[in-house]
Amino acid sequence: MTACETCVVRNRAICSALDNHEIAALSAIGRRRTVAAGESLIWEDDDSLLVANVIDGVLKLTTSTEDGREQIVGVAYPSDFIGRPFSQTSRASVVALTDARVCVFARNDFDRFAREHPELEHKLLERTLAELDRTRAWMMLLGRKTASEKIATFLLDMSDRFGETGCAPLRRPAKRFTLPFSRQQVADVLGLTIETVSRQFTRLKQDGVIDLPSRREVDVLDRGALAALAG
Amino acid sequence: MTACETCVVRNRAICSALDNHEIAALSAIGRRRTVAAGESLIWEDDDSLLVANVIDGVLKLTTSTEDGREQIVGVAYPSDFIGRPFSQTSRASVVALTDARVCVFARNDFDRFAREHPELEHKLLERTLAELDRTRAWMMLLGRKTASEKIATFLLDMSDRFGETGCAPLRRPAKRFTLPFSRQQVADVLGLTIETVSRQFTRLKQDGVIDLPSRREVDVLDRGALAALAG
DNA sequence: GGCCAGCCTTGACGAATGTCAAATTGGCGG
DNA sequence: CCGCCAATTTGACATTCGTCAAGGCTGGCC
Repeated sequence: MTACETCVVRNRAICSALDNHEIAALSAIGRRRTVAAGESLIWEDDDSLLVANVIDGVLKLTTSTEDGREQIVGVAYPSDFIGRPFSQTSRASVVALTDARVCVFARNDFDRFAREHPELEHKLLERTLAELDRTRAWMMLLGRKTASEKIATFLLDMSDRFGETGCAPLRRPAKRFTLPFSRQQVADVLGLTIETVSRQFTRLKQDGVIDLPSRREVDVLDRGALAALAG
Repeated sequence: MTACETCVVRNRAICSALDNHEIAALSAIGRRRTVAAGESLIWEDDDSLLVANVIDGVLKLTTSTEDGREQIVGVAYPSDFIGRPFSQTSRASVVALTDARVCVFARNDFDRFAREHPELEHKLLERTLAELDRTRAWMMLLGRKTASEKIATFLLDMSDRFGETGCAPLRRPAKRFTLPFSRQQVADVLGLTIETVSRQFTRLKQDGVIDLPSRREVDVLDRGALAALAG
């Protein structure tokens, strides 16, 4: 595979740190792969064998308790990096929410390559720092927000995420979008039960804040109200 | 200041990536500072002006809502790195829990220095990845664990943290330790109220799982029971 | 077009945790 | 050693959210 030249995330993923010569070297140790919706790519507490760039699709990062409770601890979108470099084990599972395409590397190979390419490591560092910021903001939501605040925050986040895809930094929030999550998965993101999520959705609909044209679609009718609810 | 040679965290902080020549250059752009217990070093949503290494003491990283709810999103111990490099703004406040000594750098200077020293950036990347792992484990606690599981997990975490300080990687869990947190701060770490924390503590004491010799001290009497409760 | 399975919604209820208020403790300065 | 103040504990009660149990809807498939 040297589909890198035409790769849709070539300029957004960490690959953007590399020139054409370097990217050829990187592409020599990686390969493209599809992951069907529902399929796992990485298993919690397993040996960390793989890392990858997301080309297309959405994946969830989860941790679980022994008795089966699940928390979604991250969501990976196109151009995001997944997996745990520089460590024997991976502490979260990665499962595709939609059919996805990824560019995978053996962790060993990637680690070695990264250490030889400081610009790549720098991109990875910037990405990891940004992800840590996002994760900490989510801790506040999990620890201190009410169900209705959680739902409002979540919907605003989704709306921002799925804004006009044209130019990444300048995109405006989407009024209408399709959730990559089932109700149960929304619950797993927010630390709620499926029933509470469902009730909050219907209440927002009844109050005219959103419309729900189908199970996965959301239409934001009153963004101001959502923002106010998000706290 | 070139107290680096005698610095207690010289071999554990990110500085360990640097040789004596490089460390002299780094020390030229930094300075030591003390932070009194309760004093702030960095403010949420402020310009990110400072980064630092913790030499001694414990600091909390927090985010707050407008209406004053607080969530502790991280805790920094000696040798930890604090602040937000490579970003205009810092998304968490940093406040000392105990009197602390830190080695501070203007973020600009540090960013520039780091970009010129890939080994330093690599250490920072490893640290940030590890912190992200810990943070994600904490999300599971915040989103999915009960009050009693939260308290048990927290006490085990503290016990591990304050194990024999002699040799970092080989330390065993401490049976008895002094919390750097007030009850309210424990509540802010766990996403609970102070009353719930207090009740859980007394219950563990009544059940003979721990003893509470003083307000800040904890004596773990039955570690197995704690582990079982932690889930 | 109809049927089926899984997902989602709704209702009734209960338990865990938060809220508010008061009593108690313990540490510190005088 | 005493008294004071803040932190903590305890109690009574309220509320949110989770649990359990139906039932309904939707979208895919024949």
